[in-house]
Amino acid sequence: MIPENQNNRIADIYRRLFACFGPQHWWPGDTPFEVMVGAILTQSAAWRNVETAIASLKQAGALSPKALREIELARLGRLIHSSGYYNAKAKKLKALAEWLGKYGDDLDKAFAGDPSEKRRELLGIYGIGPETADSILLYAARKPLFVIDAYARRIAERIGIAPQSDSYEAYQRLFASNLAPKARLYNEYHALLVKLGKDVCRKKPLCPECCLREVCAYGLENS
DNA sequence: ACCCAGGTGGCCC
DNA sequence: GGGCCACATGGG
Repeated sequence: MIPENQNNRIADIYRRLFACFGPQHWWPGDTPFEVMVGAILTQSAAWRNVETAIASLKQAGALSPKALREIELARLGRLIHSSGYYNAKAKKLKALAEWLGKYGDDLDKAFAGDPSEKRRELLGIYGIGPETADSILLYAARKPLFVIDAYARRIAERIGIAPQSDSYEAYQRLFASNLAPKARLYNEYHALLVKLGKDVCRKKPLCPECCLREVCAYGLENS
């Protein structure tokens, strides 16, 4: 089912990335609920700005499902101002908190059941799309759902292994079908792709001595 | 001054 | 099913 030979480029890239950078210890966050909040706040935003917003929520005692349900929308927007799209994201956080309320704010209950079924349920929540749903299921619930983000797409394109379709699901299949379905592996792989994308390629595009040279060069327009 | 960062929903065709 | 646009801050 899963190619274990050297032709498995997906698995090979993972081995190289891990050998180069080691474990990334994702997702940054003290609790599963904080991970869920971070997954929404980081939508098209720099993580630095999300950290500031989460710190504000903590400071205000608003980092719990109950508090998010009760807080005034405008005040919530002010607290998460630094993460950008703050009006939209305030509504999204409330939608998330309302959903958790159906499970008595018990994350174990909320995440119980078939992961792909749970994924469809999350996609029904306002503000949760494919990447946020998978981030929540992988990093907060430890379910083996591979997360596709802009980095995963660009890196796959750059090394010439992009799927025919540009759809989220096509990219997800590309990675998942070449890996054992382990949450620990998916966790580390996605984090390493982000590490490669933002901390390495932009600073050292050619990486001449690196075993990841072909992977790191993805951002070059005319390489 | 511009460009982008760990996307998503609402339209439109 | 795809293409476009609004949503918005902060750092390079």
